[in-house]
Amino acid sequence: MGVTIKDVAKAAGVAPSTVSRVIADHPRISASTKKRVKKAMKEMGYHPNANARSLANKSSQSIGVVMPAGADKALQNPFFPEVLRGISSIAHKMDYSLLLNTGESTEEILEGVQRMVNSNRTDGIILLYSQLNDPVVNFLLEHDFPFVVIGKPYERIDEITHVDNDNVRGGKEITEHLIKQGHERIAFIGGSTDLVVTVDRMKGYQLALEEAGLPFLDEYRIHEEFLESGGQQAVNELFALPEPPTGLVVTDDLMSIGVVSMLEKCGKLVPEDISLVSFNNVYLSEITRPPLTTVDIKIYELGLQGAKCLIEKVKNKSEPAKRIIIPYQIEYRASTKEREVPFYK
Amino acid sequence: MGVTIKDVAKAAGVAPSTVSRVIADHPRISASTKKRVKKAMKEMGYHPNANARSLANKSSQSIGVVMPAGADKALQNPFFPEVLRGISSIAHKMDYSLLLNTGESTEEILEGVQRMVNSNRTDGIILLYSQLNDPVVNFLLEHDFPFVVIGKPYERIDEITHVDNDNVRGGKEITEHLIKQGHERIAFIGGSTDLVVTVDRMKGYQLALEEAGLPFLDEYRIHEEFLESGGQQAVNELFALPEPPTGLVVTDDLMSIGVVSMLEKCGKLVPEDISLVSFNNVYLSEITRPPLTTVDIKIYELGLQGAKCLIEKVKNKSEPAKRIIIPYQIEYRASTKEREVPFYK
DNA sequence: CTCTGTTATGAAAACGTTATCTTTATTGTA
DNA sequence: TACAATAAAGATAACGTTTTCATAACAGAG
Repeated sequence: MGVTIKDVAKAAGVAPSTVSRVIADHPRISASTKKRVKKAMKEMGYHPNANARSLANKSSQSIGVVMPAGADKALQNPFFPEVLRGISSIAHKMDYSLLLNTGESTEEILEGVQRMVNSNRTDGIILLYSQLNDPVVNFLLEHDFPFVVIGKPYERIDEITHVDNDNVRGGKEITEHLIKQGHERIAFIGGSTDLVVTVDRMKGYQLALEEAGLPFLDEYRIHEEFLESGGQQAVNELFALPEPPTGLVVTDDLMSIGVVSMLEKCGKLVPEDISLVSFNNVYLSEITRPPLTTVDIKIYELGLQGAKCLIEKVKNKSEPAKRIIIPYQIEYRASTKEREVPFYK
Repeated sequence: MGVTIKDVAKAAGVAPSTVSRVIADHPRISASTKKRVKKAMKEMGYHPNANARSLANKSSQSIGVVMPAGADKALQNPFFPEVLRGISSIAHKMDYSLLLNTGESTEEILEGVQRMVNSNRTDGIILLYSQLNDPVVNFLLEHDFPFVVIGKPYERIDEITHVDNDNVRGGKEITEHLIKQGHERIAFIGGSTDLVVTVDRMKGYQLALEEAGLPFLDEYRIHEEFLESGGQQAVNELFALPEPPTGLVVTDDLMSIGVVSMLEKCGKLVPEDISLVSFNNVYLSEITRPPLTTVDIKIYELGLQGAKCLIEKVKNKSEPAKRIIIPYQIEYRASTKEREVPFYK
């Protein structure tokens, strides 16, 4: 079972090496034998064995994709399938396979990555997240293994090729949108502060507030894992404040949906009672009620460029570390509203 | 670069074959040499080369995961990351890698699968969808290649191992919930009828109607790809009917969110004006407004069992085709409401 | 003591490619 | 016409494992 290069060679009356050269489209092969060999390959239904190739080549033609550790709901974020689509588009074009790695814990993830790398199963790795003190990044750096991160690395940023948005500016701009609409008390609801993306978006939020001379209050910042059920309480607290916010910056569309629904439980409507802006522009944010004003970070493009950089890096190990910033684009939809200024003002 | 089995052998003063036996935990190896070899492996930082193993073994220890063709939004369904999680959990446990295949078109998918199979990159394949006349299924059957489908195969059902829910019964039961609440005009909104899952759920819907003596009307069935923007019009038409429905069965949570929001545009509130039930119980359906009454199909479990069956099949090629039905569980939430019977009745 | 049978190892042949040398034809040049 | 240069193809050695077959050591049986 399985026709090999030798079989083809015999059938075409040439040496295996010649067949190999035909496969590789080597220049010094006569048109006639090339044709003959190709014919034999087709007739016999020959397909090169990838493992043998990888062994001889020391290259697996596959790239490892690492998802963050998420024992639960966190991975249900449509962000992931969408980056995967972007990555896949390039991988397919360049004839690379995709090796997927997930895990329930950081240790599991690390272990998986180590296996991929040590066993020569993959030529390069693409990280779909970036967090504080990531052992995976350290491992890859130590081993001088080609990788790129989607997002901004936490440290050694100049040594790590990454594809990111300008989340600080995005955060600033989207907050400014709220400010322009007359909002003065704007709260921030974000994911874990271990995630670089959360920190960046919050920085932008802070910057906008400061420039506008608005207060940047601790009570206005919530870093719950909103995907967990604890969110309701946090929202309650926010509105128990003497001066509750009228605007909300939320770092993720999925999270926003949860927030909108919690707000409603508190009797607050978006955008009538409170305005909300968000990030990612996942398909969801368009069909939800209200459609969200959100920073479109071009997820597909992030994946695509990430894969592209990685493949470049794999092909040329001395390729210098790059940073690629994908321009975001704000989608203005219906989740914000001009603030009605109290008449006595 | 890279310490090989030979290096270890030399260091431990044994033959490569002995090292190999130690790795495989062969019984006929003395405790002393086993210890010695293991020590050498550890000291030298030895890791077996997966490609070489695969070549010698004729087994790649990896399974291919095939996502449906979706050029666009369709893949943003959180269903996918969640099945992946389930698959991954088992794969990890059994030391299998995951090879991911996506594509924009059916041809691209098929091509990818053929490459995986022909090149010996994968030991088995798991399909994350099931549709009418799938060339991928045909290819795999023809080549007698181990695979399982998540969902119900369109044909040759007894020859194909698959993991599914009883979608007919689920569809029936959830529709009955609506009926019990007094709804008599119930419409169905589903994805493509090329998808077996759509057809099954609709069958259940139909069954429930018939048993209750309610009409099963063509005008009450919409098979738009709701993920595309055309949905609004379909909903409009539904409510332009002389007798518009008061209940809605929608085949997917993501789609439901779109529907709820379209309904609102038509001035209809869920559940006040119209009740809606759905399928999947994706995390989203819990945090949306209103939280959806939905059939929890246990996505994680589907993936997990699928992977388990596949690995069994890979290990034992003569394993007979199985069908595994994962019990669903209806989550009663707030998207339906007792129908107020008009007083004259 | 020899002979047979285990038990623990080693030697060497796969596995299916690619890549490095050779070798053999085929030119072109003096 | 002879000789170097080039083009096309073959032989063969990697690549790093596993596995089959062979063998040495040693125990137990007669």
